Amino acid sequence: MSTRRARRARAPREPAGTLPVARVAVDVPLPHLDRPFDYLVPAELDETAVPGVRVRVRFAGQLVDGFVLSRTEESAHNGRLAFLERVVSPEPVLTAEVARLARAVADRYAGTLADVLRLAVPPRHAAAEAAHAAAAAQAADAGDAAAGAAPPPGPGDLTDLPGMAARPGGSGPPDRPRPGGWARYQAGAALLRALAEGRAPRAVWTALPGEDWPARLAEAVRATIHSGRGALVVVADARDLDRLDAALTAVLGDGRHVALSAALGPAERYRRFLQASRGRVRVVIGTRAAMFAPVPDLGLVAIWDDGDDLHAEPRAPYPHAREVLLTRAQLAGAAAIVGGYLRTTEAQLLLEAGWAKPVAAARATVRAHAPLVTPVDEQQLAHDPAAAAARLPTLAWQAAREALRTGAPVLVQVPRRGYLPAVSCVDCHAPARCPHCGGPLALPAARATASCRWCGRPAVAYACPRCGGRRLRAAVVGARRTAEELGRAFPGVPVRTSGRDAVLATVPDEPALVVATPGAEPVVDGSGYGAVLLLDTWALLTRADLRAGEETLRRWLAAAALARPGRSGGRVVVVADGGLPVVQALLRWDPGWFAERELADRVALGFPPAARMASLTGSPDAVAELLRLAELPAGTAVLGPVPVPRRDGTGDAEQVLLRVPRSAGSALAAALHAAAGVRSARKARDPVRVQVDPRDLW
DNA sequence: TCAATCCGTATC
DNA sequence: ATACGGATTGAC
Repeated sequence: MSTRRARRARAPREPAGTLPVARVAVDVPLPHLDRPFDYLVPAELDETAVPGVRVRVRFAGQLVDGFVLSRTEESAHNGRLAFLERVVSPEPVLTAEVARLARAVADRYAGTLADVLRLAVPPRHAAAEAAHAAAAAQAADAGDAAAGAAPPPGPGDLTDLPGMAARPGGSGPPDRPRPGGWARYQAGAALLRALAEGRAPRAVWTALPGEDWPARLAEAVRATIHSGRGALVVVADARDLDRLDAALTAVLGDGRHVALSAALGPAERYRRFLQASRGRVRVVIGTRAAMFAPVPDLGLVAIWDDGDDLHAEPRAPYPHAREVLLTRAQLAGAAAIVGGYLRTTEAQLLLEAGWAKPVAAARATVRAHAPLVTPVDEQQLAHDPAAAAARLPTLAWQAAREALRTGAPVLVQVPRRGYLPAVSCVDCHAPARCPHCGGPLALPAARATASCRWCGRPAVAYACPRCGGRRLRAAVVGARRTAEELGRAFPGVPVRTSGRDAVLATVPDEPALVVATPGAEPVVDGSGYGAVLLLDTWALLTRADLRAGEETLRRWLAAAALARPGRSGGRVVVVADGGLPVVQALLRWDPGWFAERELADRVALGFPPAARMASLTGSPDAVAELLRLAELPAGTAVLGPVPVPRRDGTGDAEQVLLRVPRSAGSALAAALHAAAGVRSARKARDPVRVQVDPRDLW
């Protein structure tokens, strides 16, 4: 302890001459402190303490981080104001638009602004900032920009985009972007026109099978920047991001956009973030880490495959990229595109509420592009012993053989091993079901006795009802084993696998068996797969999940969309009961019909997204206390409590589900936030996790 | 009547 | 965590 340093008198500080008060969002996790606090701006920080910069302030005796939200002449606070301690960096990293969005997202999810800001603004990386500042200064010297922080490029310098150049010798305005592949969709051309004209259309886009969706999104982005605005596109994983990145480079050229993802290191992530926040690029793409990216003059937000789980943020307050982007579109007056091969129930709700318009192809167009889909009974195993060993029904075997004969690759989709530890008969492969209730049997651990996932009874002395066999094995075999078995069924044909550890982006257009887990299906360089086999579907369909049907269809459509059209010989064989609605939706390639059905079911059952739900998880006492403190909206249904396993495995916690009509959603979130505030003010140690739209429900 | 101490609450 | 205000206590 250096007494000298501690005693050194601080130079007396003067408040700035104008706007001496800074409203600061302090980075403290406590819900009851989730509001701005006012500080005096010392004169020497007058220039740098602008809205959006990171600051350090003394808060309750501690130095904490914060963001300046605004500068004002006076404070409503009655007590004495403290001075800002310092400005961490002059970089205004929190734009007004993102600050507003973050507040709205915190409110929507009963979370704190500080939590959302931690998701929205990447940690500062001083070296990246300095390098970037140097580059900007250089650019300024070259007359490229007047200030260190470059202003967003105006629409004037976007005329050199491919497809937008003025005609040679012509003096007229630049060409309007062509609708391209969007013309195949009803309202598709209108969507692009609206984007190019600076309007804010909202679309639920149901992509055609075989669609080059990155190209379509790139066209939508190009139309948007043609109107002088920026665009933001979020995809689920790195592979989709790579494809979109390539498509944007093809359409916009180099250096017009940045890609943000969690996979980037801190320096690179911050560097790219700064390119957007400084307006040096106006197009940002990325995984959900990009959903809060500062895009200058935002004109379009888009999300591809919004049904993918990866769009749900696992950190508090657990926002979903689709909800964040739609809130953003609403607040910023931007256009929105929610796209995918599947139409999610949430997207269907946007349509039925009139918030968005469908962009989908006419039935005849869909039929022209869809592969021929055939369901087969799981029990019709091929007579060929090699095919039977690979669990291939006759029809699947024939379709694959025919596709290979014509020189096309074949895609085989199998669920991930361990995805669901369901079991089946070793001898006849029939799925093993509980003799008491018909529920699926599962192996809780290797070498354990199989037991029912529904009623919990152990399946002692199990006998297969079909063949009398007494031995069980894991029904989900995994991609590698499937690949080995298929290799024996089709001797001489190369087998490639694509799964969690090694994902193939593309495969050549030549005869091969491509075994992939859902989400890892490679795209064919060329015309598409000759056949797509969807195996082990029982594992997907029997998930106890509210969204099992929708998720199954999403995975099937993603794989089947990679097949050639039926008129070019493209076949899809799905091993499932053709009478199931999910299978029907695939056969008819009608995701809209399925979404309508699903939403109607959810309305009838009072499940999300028709209702708004929240979960409270914690120790029984803590959950009960929070419930007692919360002034829940009238008519809130309280379900539970039920015991749930703790995430750290230390015994059970308790969970309560709350359900309200959608119209009471914000009131529910506000009540939970307020109650959590009372608890944190009382220094309640025992935490309760509050989750709006909890993912484990889906 | 006043200072020392305790406790609850706000945190600018 | 720390600072502050109001209540409480105990000595004169």
